[in-house]
Amino acid sequence: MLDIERIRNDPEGVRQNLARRRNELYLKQFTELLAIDRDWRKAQQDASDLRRQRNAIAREFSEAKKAGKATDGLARQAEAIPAQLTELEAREAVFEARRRELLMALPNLLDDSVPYGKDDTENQVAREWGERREAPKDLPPHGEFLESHQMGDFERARKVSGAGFYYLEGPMVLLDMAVQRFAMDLLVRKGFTPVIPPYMLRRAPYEGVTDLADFENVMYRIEGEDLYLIATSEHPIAALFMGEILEEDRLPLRWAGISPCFRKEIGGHGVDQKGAFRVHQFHKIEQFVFCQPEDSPRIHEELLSNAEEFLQRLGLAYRVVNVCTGDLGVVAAKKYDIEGWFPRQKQYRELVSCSNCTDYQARRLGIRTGKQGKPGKGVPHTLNSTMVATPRTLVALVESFATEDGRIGIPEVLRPYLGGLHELPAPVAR
RNA sequence: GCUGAGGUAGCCUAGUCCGGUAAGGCGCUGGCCUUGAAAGCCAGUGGCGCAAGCCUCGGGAGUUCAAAUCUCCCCCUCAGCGCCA
Repeated sequence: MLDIERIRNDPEGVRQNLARRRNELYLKQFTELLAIDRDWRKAQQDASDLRRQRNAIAREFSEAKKAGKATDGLARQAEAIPAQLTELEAREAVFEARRRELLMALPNLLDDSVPYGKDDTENQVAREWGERREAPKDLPPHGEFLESHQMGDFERARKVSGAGFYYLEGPMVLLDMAVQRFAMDLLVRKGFTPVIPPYMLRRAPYEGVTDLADFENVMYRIEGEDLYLIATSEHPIAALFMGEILEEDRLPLRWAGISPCFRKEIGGHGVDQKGAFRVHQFHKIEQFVFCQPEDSPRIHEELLSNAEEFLQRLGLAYRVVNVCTGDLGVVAAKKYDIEGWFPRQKQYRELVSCSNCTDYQARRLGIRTGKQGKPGKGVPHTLNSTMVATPRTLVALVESFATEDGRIGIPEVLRPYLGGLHELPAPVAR
């Protein structure tokens, strides 16, 4: 949610920023918001003028009564007020509701360093790291590879749950856990606090953390309950301090979330291939930070470099892209994606998304900053970044470290988590 | 799911039966005092508004000149019971 003060003080600056998103709707909504805000304040004024009259009469009434004087005259004076007030308040409520609707619909302001572009094809490559490996000639798609080695079952997952679900089996499960544990350990060493959040959220906190369109397109809802399966642990962690005041001296707060993530994504490209790349359910280790506004650009880079370090230590080649205006979501002011190199597909594909949401989420959630028991007027910034998402990252590992004879090398840093195992499929011990 | 108790300002609490416009404490800020600090004492300390003023007692509706207080509906939390990995 945008800061209404800022909108009132610098409407043209805000409009120009919104215009960079090249979405006519936002500009229309913004124009309407300016008008509605004025109408709302006027309606508020009218209603409070009438309340002042009412209160004055009520006070006189009270005093007259205490003094034992007659109150009939006062009662007659006040007779008409409640009905008038009801009308004025109804008017005020209409404006207020629309004003809130518009405020909730408008996206975050873009950081100046976000490049202009129409869609994800125009994201700006910031840098590349690592050797782009080549896949062995006969390497099958990872789905087939996993099925043929009894490390996954996508056919039966479709039978019982539908496309986009999977059974991961055997050593792949251990690899999945190893990758997560390695990522978590790395973050803990950097001072992040591990957190297992709720996997479902109520609507109210959820509206604070995400684009309202996600309720239609992304989130699964529990039937008959006010609960949604989380699409990422970013969401429950952001909502953690809803309505609270954060102690300034204790910022920044760094969290390392671990959770499954559930996504419908019918608004996206659908589930586009067999396997474990684009799925309705996955696991993610997430970085999340609450900080003072002046620190967020620096911490944004820090989160990015944590995710890069993780990929470097696995030996996975990647590139960092600065996500352009046309591909940036509603909530972020600036976003980097890290795209891993997938040797069999011969292309970079998204593994990490690293966003600075500035004060947008915090304001929607009613989170403020304050000092030693004093409620402050400050609003913290929030940032989030993938550390690792599985099984997608496992697909990158499979494609990157597959050998000619159909085995998969295990990066050295993961071996301690796998009892020293060097490659998959492991010799079966019975 | 059932029964009961609750939701009041940054935090804790009183007020609710019996309607009259949020009391007190903690914390915080300033002042007095002190070599300094603590203690003690005094004052200030929710939101909006240029201001007069208005709003704020979980949310909404109603009764009333007037609602934290009365009526109705809803939400949430806790405790006990039930169920349960």
